[in-house]
Amino acid sequence: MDERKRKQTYSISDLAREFDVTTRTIRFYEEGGLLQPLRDGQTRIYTDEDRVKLKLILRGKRLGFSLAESRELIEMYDPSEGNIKQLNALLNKIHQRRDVLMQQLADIEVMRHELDEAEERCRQAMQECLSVN
Amino acid sequence: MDERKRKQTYSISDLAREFDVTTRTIRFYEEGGLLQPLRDGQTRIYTDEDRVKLKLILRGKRLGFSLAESRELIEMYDPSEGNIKQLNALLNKIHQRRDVLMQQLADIEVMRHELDEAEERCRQAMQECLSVN
DNA sequence: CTATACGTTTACGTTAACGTAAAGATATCG
DNA sequence: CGATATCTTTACGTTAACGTAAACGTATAG
Repeated sequence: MDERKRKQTYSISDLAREFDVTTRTIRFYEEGGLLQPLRDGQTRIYTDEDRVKLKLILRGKRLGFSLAESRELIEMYDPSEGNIKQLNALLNKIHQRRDVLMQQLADIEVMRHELDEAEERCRQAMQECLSVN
Repeated sequence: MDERKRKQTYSISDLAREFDVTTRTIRFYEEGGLLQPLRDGQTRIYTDEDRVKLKLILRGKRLGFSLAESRELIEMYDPSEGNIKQLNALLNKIHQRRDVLMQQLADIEVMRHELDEAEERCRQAMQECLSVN
């Protein structure tokens, strides 16, 4: 096994700075069971794995997922201890998720097109406005 | 002018049914100034224009926009009474919005890829599970 | 006539996702 | 030693986006 994997760790404010969230937010995610950092006495110690999880949570957030949903997403990445029923449930969730994503893609395409049109109307209105004066 | 444009109208529950929201939701949007239906006595009457606006609001919602943001989007579609400064502000908002959309597109692409991988891992885990029994 | 369906206003309740403040431990710098 | 920075827990506050319930008109079908 390649032991050059740097076992880097982070403080709570390291992560807060990197991802531009407050420490309160990170602790809140821990309350919800989304993160389980190590401890050095009282102080929280975050591993690279925790960092990845936080990244996942924030990406989910940008896509409009709730924390509960993000937790599900995170759990998808480690289906090691599951029985077949749980795995089937997971597959269903994955498919549902994909449907939502496809809907969002379609929405975004439509909206982008309409934003282009809105911009064009804006420009034209400005032209008219200028040529009047 | 072509007068075959049907001036169709809708009741509040017509729209509620069509878009699968409650009437409370539609009235709430009106409270926020997002819709301004006509009235027949007490009863609200919705035009095709109102219907389009509602559609915009709900699409915005699917994309994670707040109602305040959706209101801005709606206002983009009628920049008739604006002066040049307002139009410039509008253009800026449009560009901001587009940036967010591009970020969402990138997020979705990444996530779709990861969902594919998660599904694959799921399937393999199920295979192993089955071949053991 | 009355029951049923649909509309209205008013108003308090709820949930998620944090914000904010208080009060204290620990460590390091000068 | 005191100031400053960074961490902690505890706990109440806040905002958005509705839900839910009460109490009341209106009209139409049986």
